[in-house]
Order: sequence, then C-alpha cells, then structure tokens
Amino acid sequence: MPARRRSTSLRADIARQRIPKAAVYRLSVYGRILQELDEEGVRVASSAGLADRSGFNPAQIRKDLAYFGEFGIRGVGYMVRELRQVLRDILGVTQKWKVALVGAGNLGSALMAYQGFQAHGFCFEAVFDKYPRDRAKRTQNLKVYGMGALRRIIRSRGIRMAVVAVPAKGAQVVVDQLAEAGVTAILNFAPTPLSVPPHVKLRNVDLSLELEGLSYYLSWEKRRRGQRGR
Amino acid sequence: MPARRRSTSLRADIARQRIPKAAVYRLSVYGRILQELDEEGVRVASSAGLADRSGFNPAQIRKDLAYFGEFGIRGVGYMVRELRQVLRDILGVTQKWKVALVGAGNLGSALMAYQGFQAHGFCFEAVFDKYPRDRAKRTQNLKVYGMGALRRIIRSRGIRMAVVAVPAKGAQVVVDQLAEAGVTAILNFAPTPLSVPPHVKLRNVDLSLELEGLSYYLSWEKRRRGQRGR
DNA sequence: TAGATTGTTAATCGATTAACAATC
DNA sequence: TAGATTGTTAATCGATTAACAATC
Repeated sequence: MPARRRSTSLRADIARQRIPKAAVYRLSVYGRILQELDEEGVRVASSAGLADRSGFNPAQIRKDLAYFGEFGIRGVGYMVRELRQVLRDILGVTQKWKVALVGAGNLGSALMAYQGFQAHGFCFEAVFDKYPRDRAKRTQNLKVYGMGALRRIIRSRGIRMAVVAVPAKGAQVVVDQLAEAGVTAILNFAPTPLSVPPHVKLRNVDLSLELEGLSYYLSWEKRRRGQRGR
Repeated sequence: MPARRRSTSLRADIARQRIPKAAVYRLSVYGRILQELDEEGVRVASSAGLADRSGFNPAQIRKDLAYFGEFGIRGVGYMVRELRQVLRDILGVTQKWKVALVGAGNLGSALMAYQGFQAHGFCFEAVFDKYPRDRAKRTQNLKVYGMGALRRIIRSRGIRMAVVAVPAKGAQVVVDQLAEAGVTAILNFAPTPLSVPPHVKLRNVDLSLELEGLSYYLSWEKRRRGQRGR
C-alpha cells in the first residue's frame, strides 16, 4: 500500500517557497530516525511517533515535510522506507560531489581522514595550501597545490564545494578566491566571521563558539548557586 | 575616559530576563572582534563599526549588550578593551572548569589533543570508556576509567561539564548517567537526538548535519541550473 | 550648542504550534 | 461508518530591526 503522491517528490516550488533553514537541518534528523525505524522493522510512522523520537513538535514535522510534497497517508501515517528515500533524494546524499580542501595543516589532515565526508558522497578532489611542499607528506595520495593554482584547478575540474581549514587571518581572502572560481558551497572551520556573495552557501563549524556558550551557562549557574548561599 | 556603569557588569536580572540563545553566541563573536580591534590599537568602537566587522545589525548589537548592562557611552561608543573584558567575564572564559571525557576512541583522543579546550579554561580531569584497558595507550597522562566509576569520580571531583564522544547507540545512557552524577553542561559529538533534564545544557556538534545541509543546497542549485537548461 | 551614538520602545518579520477540515 | 492522522490555515510566540528620546 504505497502512498500516492499528488505532487512530484521534489516540488517545483522549492525554489519559490521560502523554507526555514532550520527545517532542512531537521530533515536530516528525520532521515536518521527513519533509518533506525527501518532497521527495527517498523513499516509506518506517524508524525506523533517521529516527534517522540526526535523531540520536535508533530505539527512542525508535518509542516517540514509538506514544504517538499505530500508524502503521508491521512489516517495512516508515513511509509518509513519510502519517506526515508524521499528525504535522501531531497538532501542529495545519493549524489557524488567533488570537494576542494584549502589548508593542509593539523585540522586539514584530520578532516581528510574523517570518514563522514565519503559517507555523504563528498570526495576530496584537490588540496591547496600556502606552503604545498611542507604539507605534501601529510596527505595520502593527493597532490597539494599552491594557492596560485586554486582558480585554474577548481574551474577545470568543475568543483563546487570547498572546505576551508586555514587560520582566521587568511580565511576571507581564501573564501573570496573560492567564490570567484565558481565554488557555491563552503564548509568553514576558520574561527572568524566571513562574508560571501548571496549565491554562495556558507556553513561554519566553530568549536570555540560552542565552548564559550557552555562556559557562559556554567558561570551563570555557578553565580546562581552562589546566590542561594551554598 | 572610562565608561561609567550604572549597573553592575553582571546584572542581577540575567537569571530573570529571557535572553535569546543566539545572543550569547553573538557575544562570543563580538569578543573576537574586540580582540582584533584591541590588537590594532583601536580604543573606541561604535555599534555601527562592530556591525561592519561582524555582519550583524547595529541595533541588534546594542540590544545584545544591553541585556547584560550599560557598557557604552552615548555619543561616543564602546571602550574596546573594557568591553572585551566585560564580555570575557560574562562568558566566564576567565574561569577554570574541570571536564570529564566519555569515550576515548578516535574522536575522543583527537579532542584531548585539541588545544581549544585549554584555551577556554576547560581541563580534562577524567576519561571514561566502556573498555578502559584497550584505550589506556591512547591517552596522554590520564587514567581511563570504566563506566562503573563515572558517578563516583564525577561526584567526588565536583565535575560539572562533560564531553560525549561515544557511538550514537550508547549516547542517551551516557547522558543520563552524567546528568544523574551532577553534570550540568554537555558537549555532545554523538550524531543522535538526546533528551536531557531541563537544568542540563546540551550542545551538539554534528558534522553530518552540516554536510547534509550543504548537500541539499548543492543539489537544489544543480536542479535549478538544469532547469535553466545549461 | 550641534553632532553623534547609545539604550529602549514599538513595529516588523519569521518561525513554531494549535486547531481543524480533508481523507484514508 | 468510526477512528486516526495528514496537510494547511490561523494564532501564537520569539527574535530582529527601525525609530527615537536620552545623553555624551
């Protein structure tokens, strides 16, 4: 009893409709939960059931999914396996993407070793560093290019995604070069605010920010404990 | 010409007033920019100036700061060095915190090597793993305890912060144990939704979610390019 | 005083949640 | 049909931004 879809799995109006960025983030979480359910042999899941596992509101889950199409059956719920595949298509994790890595220091080489990129279809295609000679040993079987080659290599290989793992000082220049070379998605590890053209999607991973957030909470909590006179 | 403060640097009403969580995140960013400005020898900065460097709205910056006190001088701006110190106090990065690490595998040992924790006053005080014997080699000078010792060690040493670097499957159990032992701040690297008691602050670092977000953007963009018939 | 910039209130914007008609 | 659950509209909530009086 497969769900009938009145619309295509990837609505034409994705481009037109404004989808909250947090909704895309949640889509990934739903995908994980559906995988779990599938492994447990569960065939059908309701928004209430997904809410229990994810901690999100059931109405929010239905709305998030409805941005992209009608995937459920009223009175029944969502077919687990089918919905999971739909989400994988929407998120594009079934596709392969070439990635450029800029910065081959400690962090850069750790990222090359991290298996998560491959698992999501991202494949390191080229590595760039300010001092390519010094870094060559670190990288596995990838040649390390100097920054001068960045534009040429990225254009000729049609690379559209880049990982930035350079020091904060140099990051803006690198990002500008990447955008100019045709990259449209950047995962940035440099701990600094960056500006990019509107057509470039920038995501920041900044452990310092997380740590300071927790530090704030701990001192706030300590102050509160102190006030109550312990 | 130091700014006069009508209120204490840490307002008594921090606990009462509802501060957007995103505001605390921005506080860290302001701190970084103030450090840069200080190093450049700049003495005074306006909200407009900080907006230029951070990309945030000037009104938002003033409002964020005003949650915690009156730190500016009307008609003049904010004294760079003084404001920076105020933010460091608010964020609590001047304090030292003991940290428990749970999970001493690949990720766990990489985190122990990462200098950012020390830089923010976090010091690994105890390491726990399901298989403490196998992991002992990895850790530098820290003993690795079995999970059975978690509650006792954390309580006796007064540890209030923990880093979770275990597989997704085991994370919820670990988090429950940590909360029960008295931990109130958790930095989680396990890629799974977790539930914690209300008094525990949980922050998630999940590279997969970032990668899927970028994957979504890339496929959306590819689809759009395709439609326009290139 | 005139010009500048803060702190704060009011208006806007966007995202979440509740409610319910549609429909399996 | 009766019960269940979706998809969607309307109401609520919270966060951002504009505007401006306060004041340096």
